[in-house]
Amino acid sequence: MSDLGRTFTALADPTRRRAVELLRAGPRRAGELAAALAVSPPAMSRHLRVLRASGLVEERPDGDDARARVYGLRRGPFGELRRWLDEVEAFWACELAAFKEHAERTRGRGGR
Amino acid sequence: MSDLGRTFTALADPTRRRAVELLRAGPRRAGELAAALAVSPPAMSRHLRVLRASGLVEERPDGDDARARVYGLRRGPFGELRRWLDEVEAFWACELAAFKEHAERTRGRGGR
DNA sequence: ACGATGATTAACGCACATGTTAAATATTAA
DNA sequence: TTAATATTTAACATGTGCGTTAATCATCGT
Repeated sequence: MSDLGRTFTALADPTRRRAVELLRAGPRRAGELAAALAVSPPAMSRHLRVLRASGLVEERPDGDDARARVYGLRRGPFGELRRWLDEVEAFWACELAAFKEHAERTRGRGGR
Repeated sequence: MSDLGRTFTALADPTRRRAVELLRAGPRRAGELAAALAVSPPAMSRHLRVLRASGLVEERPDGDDARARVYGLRRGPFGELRRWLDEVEAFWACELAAFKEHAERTRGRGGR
């Protein structure tokens, strides 16, 4: 699966989207996220695995406690998402051209 | 499901993403899309239903032939997607603030 | 009217994703 | 060492998504 595909898939799940929104306020531990999102720790663990695989979040050590790890947002995939969106939205920058293309394509079929 | 959820879900599928990319060049009929994407007409029909439900595309009449309908991109959902992305990416605009928040949160636990 | 064309719906199978509980792993603290 | 805490993995049930083929529906052309 492509990077972009992984990103969209990760963000298609509402729980994972809420996790991302929570992480905007700063890194959080897995347990904190599970509690905040009202899902069981195993479920949260799997969501975090998906988010990590997509690169949207990364695991970082947190303080001296070797148990303590936090998850934080990574910028890259969001940038890639934005670039894709920019490309698609460029469509409307040349809507007239697209219309003309369509008119040409349907020439002879009685296009409106 | 939320509008944003429908949008992400729709774009999580590679075939539907390719359909959107194709439609950047202008409206296309269902059969043309099916052929271009190498999927069966029924599969294409279902993908188009999902895309329509998300508002990413709309069905329009095409010419005088009452059979002929084309699918074209709609701007709205892409804009909503962009707004969500803007909000999330605002995270990096105040990264220092987020770091301070985290340091505060872990105060007394020996944060790095 | 009749056959051809384009598209959707129906029915089915398969794979994958999500959630749960219980067990395992790792690390800290007493 | 032993108990407690944080997280992940295992095992399982459930639901949903995607693809196919066959059938149905609508419309055009002869």
